[in-house]
Amino acid sequence: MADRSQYEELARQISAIGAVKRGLARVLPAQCPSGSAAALALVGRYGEMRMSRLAELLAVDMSVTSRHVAHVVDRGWIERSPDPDDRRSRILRITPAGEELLDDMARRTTDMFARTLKDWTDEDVGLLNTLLARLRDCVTEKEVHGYDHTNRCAGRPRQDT
Amino acid sequence: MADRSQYEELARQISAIGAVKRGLARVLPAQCPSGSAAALALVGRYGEMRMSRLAELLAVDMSVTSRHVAHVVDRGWIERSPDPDDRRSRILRITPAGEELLDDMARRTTDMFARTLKDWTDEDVGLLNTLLARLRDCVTEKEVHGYDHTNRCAGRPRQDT
DNA sequence: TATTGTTATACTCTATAACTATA
DNA sequence: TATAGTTATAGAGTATAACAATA
Repeated sequence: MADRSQYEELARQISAIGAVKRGLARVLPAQCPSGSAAALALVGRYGEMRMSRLAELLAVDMSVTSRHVAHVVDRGWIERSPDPDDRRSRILRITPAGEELLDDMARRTTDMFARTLKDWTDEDVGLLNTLLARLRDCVTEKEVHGYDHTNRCAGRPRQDT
Repeated sequence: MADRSQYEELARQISAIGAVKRGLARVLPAQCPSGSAAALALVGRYGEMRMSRLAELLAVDMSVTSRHVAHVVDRGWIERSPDPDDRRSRILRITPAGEELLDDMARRTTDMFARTLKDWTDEDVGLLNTLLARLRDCVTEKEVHGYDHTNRCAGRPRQDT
């Protein structure tokens, strides 16, 4: 358990991370705002999935997911077909045009980071990724399932100090 | 310099951190939305400052800062007095009521983290804080001072294409 | 002329609630 | 009845631009 002042600092860091997020959004093409880009990236990377799964990965409400998906479907980057196993559901799949756009966006964002994080090592970036994944997992698990999940935080096997 | 796939992963982590941010926002009192809370916290912890300094610490445009500050000033949590040294500027200072609210909010957010990050060590949290501060610093420095502005078309927030 | 700060406007992201269709 | 997904609506956060006052 960390000191309270560390938690206060973490709250400030989280609330200030928006600046980085906006830096990332600025390098995206105008036709694909960051919410749509996130949806496209997840469908592109994890493969075909249903709306509910995507909403879970995006960590937003399904109504929000629905809007983002509608945007990318309208532009032909994702294909939304009925699920034969459950006709209430729809299967999302990236299209060739979507793959092309996704590659382009990945190139832009990695270029941005390669430029701005020039002096970070691979380990630095990897560590930050791990900690962020673990943070999100802990906070969202707690929100959903209530109170005692002390041993469920993912991201890496804990080493007892 | 890190591997490109690490950068792609970082982009996804950053875009998903909103879930944590919203978890934080949910524990705040309804009268004080997260933008105002951030402004109050910075003035409360760093002491009196001018609008421009607060905008820098918040990492948002001064117009946005102005709105958040107006909100907290209206509610008597921050006092906004003219700067005798430069009458264009205004000095922000937290009020006793603001201190009280800030203490309450700090208690709520640290309680939330103490509950959800129960198995994180002080070093874990400290390391994440350090990496986040460094990340923000690198990204925002580049935006302002960096050499490559080819993607920063003036007057337009995004690239086309 | 340049800088500090405010206001008007517009856009993105988000959740809640009401709704449709299917299980 | 319950669940998957859509749409309407409302609220928060943000940036740009036009503006006022002062340096």
